[in-house]
Formats: sequence, C-alpha cells, structure tokens
Amino acid sequence: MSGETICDDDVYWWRPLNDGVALDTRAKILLAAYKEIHVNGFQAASLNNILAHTGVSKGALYHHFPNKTELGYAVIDEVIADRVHRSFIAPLLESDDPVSSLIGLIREAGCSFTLKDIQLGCPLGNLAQEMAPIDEGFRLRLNRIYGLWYDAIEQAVVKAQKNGLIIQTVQADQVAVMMVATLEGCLTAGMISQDLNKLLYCGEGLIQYLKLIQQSQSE
Amino acid sequence: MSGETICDDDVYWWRPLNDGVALDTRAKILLAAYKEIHVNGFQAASLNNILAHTGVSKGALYHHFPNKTELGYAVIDEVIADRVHRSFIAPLLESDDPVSSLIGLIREAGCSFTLKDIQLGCPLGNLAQEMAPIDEGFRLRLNRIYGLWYDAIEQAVVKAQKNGLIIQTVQADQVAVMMVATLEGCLTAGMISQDLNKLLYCGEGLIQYLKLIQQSQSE
DNA sequence: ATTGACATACCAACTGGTCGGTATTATAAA
DNA sequence: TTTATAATACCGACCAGTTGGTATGTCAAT
Repeated sequence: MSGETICDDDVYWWRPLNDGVALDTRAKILLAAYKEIHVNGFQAASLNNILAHTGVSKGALYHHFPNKTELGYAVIDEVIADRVHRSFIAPLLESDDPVSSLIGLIREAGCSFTLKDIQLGCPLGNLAQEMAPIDEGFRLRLNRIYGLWYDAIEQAVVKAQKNGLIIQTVQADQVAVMMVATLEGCLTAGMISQDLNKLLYCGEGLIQYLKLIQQSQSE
Repeated sequence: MSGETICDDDVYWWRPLNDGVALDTRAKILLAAYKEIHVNGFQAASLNNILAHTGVSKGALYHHFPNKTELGYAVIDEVIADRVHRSFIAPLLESDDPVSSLIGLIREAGCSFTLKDIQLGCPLGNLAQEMAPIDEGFRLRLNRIYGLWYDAIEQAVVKAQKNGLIIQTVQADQVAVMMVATLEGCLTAGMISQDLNKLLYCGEGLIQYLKLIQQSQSE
C-alpha cells in the first residue's frame, strides 16, 4: 500500500518519455517525481522516495525547486503538458478525418490494451481529480491542459464539419468536452474493474456516438 | 492545501446522510471519516483531524477499528455503499421508463447544480481512482458498488427493451458501463474547470446518446 | 572571489498506532 | 437484593517512524 517502488512500466498509450539518455539533475528529478505521483498521487508522493530512486540529494532537489508544491507544478507544466500534447493533441491536429481516425484509434486500443496499461489510470486525470479541489495552482495548470485538449478536438470537429465529414447539427465544443469525459470515464471503469471488457464496452459506446455524428458518405 | 477543516456542505445530488441525530461513537467516527476522505482523499486523510472534528478520542477510534485501512473499508461498506444505493440504484429500479427519467434527471441536474456541488467531485469516483490501483481491498469493495450500479442500469435497460422503450440492437450491459463512465467523466470535467457549462455540455451529449437508443414512440 | 550545483546533517511537525488505566454496564453467583 | 466478575467503551500520554523543509559546507567553474 505504501509506495516503496516506482512503477517503471510506462503506459504505451502515451507517447514515450525521453527517458533513457543524458538527463541533467533537474530533468531526473522531474521524471522521477512524475512517476512517483502517477503511482501514489501528489499528496502521498514522498520526496525521499523520489530522491532514493534518482540518487539525487535533497539539497539538489531544493536547489532546483523551492518546495514540493512547485515541484508538482513543474511536473504538470513540463512533463504532463508535453506528453498530452504529443499523445493526444498533435495527432488530432494532423488528421484530416478526425472521427474516422478516432474510431480506428479506439478499435486499435481495444485490441492492444493490457491490464497493466490501465491499472494506474490516467496520469492527467488522476492528478486532476486529486488536486483540483484542494489547490488552485494545480487546478489552473491542469485545467489549462484540458482546455488545450478540448480546443484541439473542437478545431478538428469544425474542420470535419466544413469537409462534410460530421453533421452540422452538433456543437463542436460540446462534442469535445463529452468525448474527453467519456474517454477518461472509460479508462477509470477499466481501472477499477481490472476488466478489459469494461473498457471495450465503453469504447463501443463511444464509437456508436461518433458514428451518430458522422456524416453518411452516401449523401 | 492541508485538510484542516472538514467540508460540512454535503452534495445535494446524493441522498442525505442520516446526519444530525443520536449517532453513537462508531457512527460519528464513520461519518467524520467519510467527509475527511471526500475532501482530502484516503491517504491524506488525517486520523487526528477526524478525531478533532468528532471530539472522539484516539483510544475510542482504535477500539472500534483495528487500523486506518479498516476504517476506510468500513466507510465504503457502510456509508458510501448505502448512499450510492439510495441515490442512484433504488430510484432506477423503481422507474418504469428509465431512459426518460434519466434524461429528466440530467436536465434537472443541469438547472440546479451549483459550483459547490461539484467542486469536490464524486465521493465514490474520487476514492476509486485514488485507491483502486494501490490497495486490493479498496478496489474490490469499490468495484462491488460499481457492479451493483451497472446491474441496476442493465436491468432497467432490459426491462425498457421489453416494454419497447429502447431499441433492441443495443447491449444492455454495454449501455450501463458507458453511462456510468460518462456521468463520472462529466462530473470530473465540471470539477476541474469549475465551469457549469462543461457539465451541461456533457449532459447534453449524454442525452443525445440516450435519445439515440430510445425507441421512437411513433412506431 | 564569487557563483551555481550540489551534499550532508539536522529539525520540528505530524503520522498511524500502542498501551496502561478507568468508568460504565452487563452478567451471574450468593 | 447485594456483591463479585467480566466485558465493553473509552481516555490520553506516549511511541517510533516519516514528512517536508533548512542550514551549513564543499567544490568546480568562471
């Protein structure tokens, strides 16, 4: 129950961390803190634990970060924000048919997800749920990331509507919020049940919703 | 940031706790623990804090509960399970047209929700996300509650399908998981943004989905 | 000589948990 | 009815361990 070990297995559905090579002390701390927080949450994350896993001294930590809270902020701004962008935002902006590619993504994920991939939940969602209610600094930073995600989906939907790929009657911003919420909810359901079927059910439901708003090509 | 005060404001969208009157010591501890956990999470919940708010002594606490973990288990089994049942499961089982009543519920919630109601998130969902990955005892207990919730929705959908209120092509169990996931996701989105519009958007999306699976009455 | 990048020893505050003791109540024998 | 016994409910000082955080010192590079 106590977080003595940091889980080294990263989730495959997030673009990889630039883990292995040539990290300076600050980056090492940031990375270890990110992992420790993902496993234990921020409040239960132990600085000594982070230190032990990096081999960095406490003096070094407090040389780079004024306190634990600011370390948490830095993890959000520098690690999480970057990964979310690379994992979910950039791919969406590049796609010409976001709905189809999203459906494909969910289908593919349904096939390749393992229990290990979901047992820790979403690094972004977990932290948001834990810290947003009790620390405004966390809330604002996490909300900013969600905002970027919403915007990307909204833009993609608008573009798809212009290209006749999505029906005109849906509101793009509404779709964005709904989709993110359902994705996070699906993941949580899978995590709690430790049952991939739950995840698949959610995914199918989401696909149904997406097909509903998809413009039929026959028209 | 530290949990010095326990939030006395309960969320209106859960059936009330039998708060005020004539609680014995054990029930007092259980209630205070439930609130402290809802605000700070289980790991950051302070026993001393709970004691201070109840006026109960540490000896009394450890007379009724062997340790903090078992106290957490008891909170789930005796407080949360009961409230979830009374708030979400029982009303569903009583309804003859669950889809319509659910749509009505969401619409009504959309009107009457305030920021305060969502800023702490869902007592069940928060705890699940925090503890399910790191303690099997928590996970099993929380999963049991979700299971009951899923079952109730599934039953309701099956019944509605028999009555011709829901199209036959959807899988009842799939709808159940999807709905709970989306509901929780919506709430989280509202909590993080502290923006009721986000909640409303999610709600509208969910209503759209429900209408899709609803049998048109004209047939 | 000064600065940045650490290292080490240390601190008060707090954590969950224990333990000896006590008041109250229930049970049962005399 | 009285009295001895036993169980329950509770108290609060105390414990070891951990927490986030600090003060001081070292050492290389500028």
